[in-house]
Amino acid sequence: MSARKRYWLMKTEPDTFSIDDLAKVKTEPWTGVRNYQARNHMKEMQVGDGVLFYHSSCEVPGIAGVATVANTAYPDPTQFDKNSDYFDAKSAREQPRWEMVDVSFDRKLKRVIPLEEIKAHADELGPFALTQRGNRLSVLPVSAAQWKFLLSLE
DNA sequence: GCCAACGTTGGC
DNA sequence: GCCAACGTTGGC
Repeated sequence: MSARKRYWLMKTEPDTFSIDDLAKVKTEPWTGVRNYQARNHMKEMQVGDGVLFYHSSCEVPGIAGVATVANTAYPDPTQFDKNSDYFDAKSAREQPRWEMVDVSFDRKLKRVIPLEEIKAHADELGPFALTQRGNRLSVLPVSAAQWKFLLSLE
């Protein structure tokens, strides 16, 4: 018995890694998350979970595509790599601090669903981590109803 | 580039 | 354990 499919939203800066990049590489290890809450969400992920691929810090921030969780969480190798920007001297190999999943390309949306538009539907969406005041989480949960509604905006 | 929000660090 | 200082995120 597998757990019921769940849904998530993952942020990325398109200048660094966009939905088009994911389409090219097909599957990408989601390295570099250094926030405990975001990490905890990744540890909860199951293979096949749905991911809204969100572009942040760009001209039109918003949902740009759909992806799928490709495997359960495993230690992020960049935390042990001294040459990596994500190196964490305080993380021990015997007890890695940071974990991550791989994310597989599903599809690019016909248009980006802008954050501005998402905010305008606050009533339909209900409580949503993406639009909560001051939110900066890069990996956050989405309910089945929110998933369905957001994709209906496409 | 600005700045609000928020997480982390480190002195005490 | 408190909290000021600092760094980062991310919209605008």
